Amino acid sequence: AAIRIYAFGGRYDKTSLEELSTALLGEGKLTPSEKWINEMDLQSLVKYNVRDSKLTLKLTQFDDNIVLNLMFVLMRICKMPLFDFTRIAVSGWLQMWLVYEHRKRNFLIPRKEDISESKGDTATSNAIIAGKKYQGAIVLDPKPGIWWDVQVLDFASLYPSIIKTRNLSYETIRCHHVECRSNKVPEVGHWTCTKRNGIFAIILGFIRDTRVKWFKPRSGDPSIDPVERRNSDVIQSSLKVLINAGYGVFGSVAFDFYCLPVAESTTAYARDAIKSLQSYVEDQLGLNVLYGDTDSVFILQPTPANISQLIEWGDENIGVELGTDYEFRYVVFSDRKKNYFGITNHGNVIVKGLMGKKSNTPQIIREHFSNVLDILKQVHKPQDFENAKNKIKKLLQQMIVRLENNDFTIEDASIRMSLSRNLREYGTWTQTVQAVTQLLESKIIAPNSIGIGDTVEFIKVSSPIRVKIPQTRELSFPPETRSASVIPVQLVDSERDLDGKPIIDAAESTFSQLLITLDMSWDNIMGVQSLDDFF
DNA sequence: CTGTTCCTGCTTTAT
DNA sequence: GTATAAAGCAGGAACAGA
Repeated sequence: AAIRIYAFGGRYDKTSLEELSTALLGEGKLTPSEKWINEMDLQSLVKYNVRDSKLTLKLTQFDDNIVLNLMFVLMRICKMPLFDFTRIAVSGWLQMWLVYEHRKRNFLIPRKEDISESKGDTATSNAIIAGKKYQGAIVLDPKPGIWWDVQVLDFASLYPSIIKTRNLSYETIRCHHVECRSNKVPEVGHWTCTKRNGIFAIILGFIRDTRVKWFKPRSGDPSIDPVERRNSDVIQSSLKVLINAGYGVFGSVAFDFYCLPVAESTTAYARDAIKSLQSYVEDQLGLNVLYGDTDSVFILQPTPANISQLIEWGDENIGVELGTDYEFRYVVFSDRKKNYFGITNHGNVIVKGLMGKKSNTPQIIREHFSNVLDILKQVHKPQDFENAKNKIKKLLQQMIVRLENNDFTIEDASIRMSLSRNLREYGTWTQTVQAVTQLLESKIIAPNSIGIGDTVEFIKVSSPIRVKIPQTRELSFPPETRSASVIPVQLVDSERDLDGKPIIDAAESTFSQLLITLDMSWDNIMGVQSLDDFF
């Protein structure tokens, strides 16, 4: 996943060979025959496999061998052979690297239980949500409304910076020196060593500084040879993978240096940082903080002088670099956290968290959602909203007419959802399970061919259909008949099954989120008059 | 037995 | 098998009224 995101820029959220090669190379696998792999004759099987191998090779060669180059850089940093690298996950890469750094310094490498016994493995903070091991980040309450001229300031790589500057590592947290006990971490009751540098703080800090001060500038410097520039870019992306995973691994039991106090202290320092930042902006500069999440604050109409003052303050008081992120022409909040949209001064649309963006929203809604945003992009001053609202109203009314007249395709209506666990572990009759069950029953997919991480695509129907659960050990449900609210796309008969009603319902909740912030209502668009219209 | 309310499991996103 | 915070839908249990 890390390779996919950094090599392909997160442009593709598909993972299968078929989808990836079609998207990137423009050629797919051989069309699967009627038969399963184990029923194919030898010749077809060979052809099928050769094609797969060629596609895989071409993918590694894509964009001037970027995938292979990325892998080689990470192998060299983490001191791993290619074979190990491709078979273990990020926590394994970091583990390899840490082990090497211990040996280089002639340090003893602790066993997992050595760390948990001496540092404790329970979180100290209260108010923990069930299922989580420790407290995480702060999200500030958004102030609902449309706000003009808003700037976002955020701490640059906050968590890694904290690990470096606060000297966080499994051996420096809760160290044995009595004198260090006063060097307290906020809120959580831990302390950090003042006498020795933590090994993780050193190497994460080294990687961070090398990336920021050397490879990052070189990757965008036009005076440097293009090949060299390209290599710098690959290296700086690789380093980013490691830096970003650096905090999370301490909270993962799969990591051999697992140490909850380290993870917990990182987030505690971060909470302290964003709270101080907010109060400095509000109390010292007298500006309005509209929202913030983890490492950022959205400030209403700051002056350039305010910004430079803030950057200086962050450097002196938190020890972490503050930078300007988005500069919004206007930004719109509801009362929901992690939910907003805005237009930047460059005219880019930024949407976060809104349903219209989520992959489990039907295509046709997502398309209209993006058209609505294009209309909002044309708004340059408050008076422009009038015109934009009329356009939005017309656009949505056209969509509703299409849905009511069943004038749409399976692709327009389908939803793609992934399985978060193996089939057997599902206790509830969820829509994903309903769809998979139908695929198994109709033998469209082979038994044991689908599991964790795989996706199914289906449409919703408003009148439930009957499904016979096949007798298979793959499912935890008894072989009986159950009703389902979805049909997998492979089994949809467009004449019979396409149904506009569930989509109109989904459209209502998707667009209401947006319309309310613009002082419009879904009912009004649907032609229902509200009491307000009479006054 | 039927309709409503509330709780929780599941999925996806933001950072 | 990096982490937590948060939104929202849908299933299903609990409850209310017939």
